[in-house]
Amino acid sequence: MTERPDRVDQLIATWRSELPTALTQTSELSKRVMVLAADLDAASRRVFDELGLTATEFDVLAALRRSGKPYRLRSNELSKSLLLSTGGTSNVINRLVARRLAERDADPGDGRSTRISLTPDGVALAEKALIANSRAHESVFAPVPARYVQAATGALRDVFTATDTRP
Amino acid sequence: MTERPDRVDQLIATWRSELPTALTQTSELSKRVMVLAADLDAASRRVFDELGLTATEFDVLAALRRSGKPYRLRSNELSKSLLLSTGGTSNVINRLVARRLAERDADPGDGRSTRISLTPDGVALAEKALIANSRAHESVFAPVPARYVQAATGALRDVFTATDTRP
DNA sequence: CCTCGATAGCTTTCCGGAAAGCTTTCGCCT
DNA sequence: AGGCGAAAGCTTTCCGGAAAGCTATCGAGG
Repeated sequence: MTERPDRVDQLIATWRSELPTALTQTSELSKRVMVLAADLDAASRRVFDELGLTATEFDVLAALRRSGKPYRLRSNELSKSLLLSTGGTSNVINRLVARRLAERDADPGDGRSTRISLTPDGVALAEKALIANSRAHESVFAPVPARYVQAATGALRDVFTATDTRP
Repeated sequence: MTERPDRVDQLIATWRSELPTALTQTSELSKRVMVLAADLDAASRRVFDELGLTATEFDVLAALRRSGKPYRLRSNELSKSLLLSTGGTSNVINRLVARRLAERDADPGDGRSTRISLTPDGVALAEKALIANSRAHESVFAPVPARYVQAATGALRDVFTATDTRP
């Protein structure tokens, strides 16, 4: 055991005494990632609540904004890239359209398909949400020295690199 | 840019060209953590689906198992430690009780309170789920050299250490 | 000893995304 | 040119946890 145990060390120690077979070589890394992600997610949710967005609505706005002008994607592209069901995606789009944050129109190249694009209000809200979310995540790391942030970023990049398509 | 860009590098590069103000010093770390957590979560969901459990049911079973014999906690303790609403917690407990995985009884020390404990079947399923989940997470890291896992674990520990109560 | 604000947690309603089911369209193959 | 399996996405139903609302109990303070 190194240094002063933190909450993940305490969790691992509890499992080691309660159910050692539940631990593997990568359990600590898994747990640290999941705990950190939960903290980041909680910070995100505070931002989304203030903006009146669900996490999925945010994801859709962000995906459209990231696609560049004219901020338009097919429904199918949104479902696949955001790992959503087609029905769920349609309902999220319905809500964004109702709030005039997005528009839906037919795809001239495929009669089955629809294209979703951001309205000017949608672009503005997407940008506001993205910046606010980034700031919220930055706040989570505020107490962490920059060299620790850089080291962790590099170490995780190595983890990603070792798995070509997925970690 | 180092080495061969991975999917997070591509995301960051896209944002740098689309909306640079949405990036901070910690954006890459945030994104790597969230992407990795999503992969781990997907692996978990496959395990939970096979066992007929929701993620929250799993969390409750795990929390009770982790508490050690007699695997009993108050409802309040479950809600707080798992960041659930009291209503939601009660409903999850209802389902576990209906499947005879948990039992609910009155707290002799506080008439308002109830105590939740695992049945023998609940203990068995909790252990099975915990081990399977650990294995699933281990599989996500299978392609990663042990030294990268250890480096990433250490680097994240430093991140945790820098924030006393939360990262 | 009594009052009352706070706590505990349950029931019921609400809501958002999953999923079932369906229609329309596409494109390959004969 | 027509048939048919697959694709696209919509509507509707389902489900699980959040949250509103409520009752019972606790414990501090007068």
